[in-house]
Amino acid sequence: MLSRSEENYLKAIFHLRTDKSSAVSTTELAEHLNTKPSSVTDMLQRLNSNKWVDYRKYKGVILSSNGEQAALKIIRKHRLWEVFLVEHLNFSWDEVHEVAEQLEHIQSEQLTSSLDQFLNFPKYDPHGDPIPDATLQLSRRTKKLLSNFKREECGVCIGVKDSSADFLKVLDRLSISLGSEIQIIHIEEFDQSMRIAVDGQQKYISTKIASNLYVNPV
Amino acid sequence: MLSRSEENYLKAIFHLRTDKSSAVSTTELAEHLNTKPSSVTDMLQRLNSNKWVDYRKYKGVILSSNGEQAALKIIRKHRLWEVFLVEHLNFSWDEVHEVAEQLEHIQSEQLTSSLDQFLNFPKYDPHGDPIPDATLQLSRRTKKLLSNFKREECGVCIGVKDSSADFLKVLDRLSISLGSEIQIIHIEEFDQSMRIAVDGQQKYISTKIASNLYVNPV
DNA sequence: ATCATTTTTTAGATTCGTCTAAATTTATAT
DNA sequence: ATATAAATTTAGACGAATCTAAAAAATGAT
Repeated sequence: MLSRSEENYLKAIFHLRTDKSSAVSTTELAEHLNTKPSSVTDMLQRLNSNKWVDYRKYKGVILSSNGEQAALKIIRKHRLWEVFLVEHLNFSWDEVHEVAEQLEHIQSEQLTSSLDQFLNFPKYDPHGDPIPDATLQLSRRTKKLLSNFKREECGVCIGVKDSSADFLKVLDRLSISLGSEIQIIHIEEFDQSMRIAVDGQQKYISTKIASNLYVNPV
Repeated sequence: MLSRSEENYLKAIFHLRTDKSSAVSTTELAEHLNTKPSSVTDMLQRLNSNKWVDYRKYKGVILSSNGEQAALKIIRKHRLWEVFLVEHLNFSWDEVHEVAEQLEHIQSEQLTSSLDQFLNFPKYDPHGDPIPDATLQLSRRTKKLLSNFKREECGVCIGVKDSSADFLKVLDRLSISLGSEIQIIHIEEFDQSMRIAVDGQQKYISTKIASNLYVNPV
């Protein structure tokens, strides 16, 4: 069985690799995990000898299929707990992450599947990220950043790119949440900042905000 | 902050001490925790130097007030999660323990208090054991074993003494759960076994069963 | 292509929680 | 009261996960 630390490595490799599609480097992992490259090397060698990853000295690491399954299981649990915390325990967007980081390591198939059922088999977590189903399949949908929208276009907020607490607090303040209807009123030529309507209410947002918001065009 | 292992020691000392009221011995702890006496000694020395317990060589150990508070926090979380698992995720009596052993170590005041609220501030867990409230107070009630009842007396099942999976399965089979109304129909002179009515249904139970069931007389 | 810089790995140490085996203390029985 | 047995502690070791410092490999700039 995987230790908590090993689970965290697998998850980190998964997250760093999905958008890069090449091997993940030691330094990258060390930064992501807040640890030292030498510690990462040690762990990768262990994970490699247990066939959780494919690691070559100096060349970086990718997940084996076992490793990917394991990572998906952890991500599934993480995101299911996030849904639970937000929908049933009244946590806000920015409060869920830390607790879900702990809950994702609970080992119990029965717990995971009962929770999934209790939550009514949600497909997306409170940040709009897809939740792997019982067979670990991820549902994919095309994500478009608000910054790529043109004037007059509108859509529904389906997720965030940056899920830091700082950014989530900004969204709370703007009353933007998953499902919010967003319409572009005006785009400033000078700096691409935007005036938008959020569920009818007009707001003014920076390019940085717009380029971290996923919106599904309607 | 306490490690998971340290938390388990404090909890074990709490459980072993409440019914004994004298110091807990090394061997006792070792057996309860499935470890070796020498490991226990090591850990007790560490816990002692951090003032979680009062430990004297060869004399056994008791919790300090800090240690008792810590133990109560863990027990509170454990029992709240048990309520959640049984009431909302349809776990049965005998399935909750193992998972609650993991969930009890999650660190988040917010989570604990939201969960408490979500569950409507329950006073007892699914085995009838009291749940420390937010100020860590335990509600006490007089417990009487079914084996001490006389013919014709009746009461409501409020807990179990033995909470092993084996015993809980027996109760499931007998359809006895918390809140069941139990009346003594007949007590066999020969071996003190009993014929009882459980919510109207007649059952025959051994002395061993009767002496592990807490019933509140009505 | 070579040399300096950056990245990565190795070597050796540390802490936690555990173990076994040996030594010591306490308890018990005559 | 003393010998034997039982309980407890100490000593020394180990694996997991980390660290620092030093060595080795890869990269990249001229």
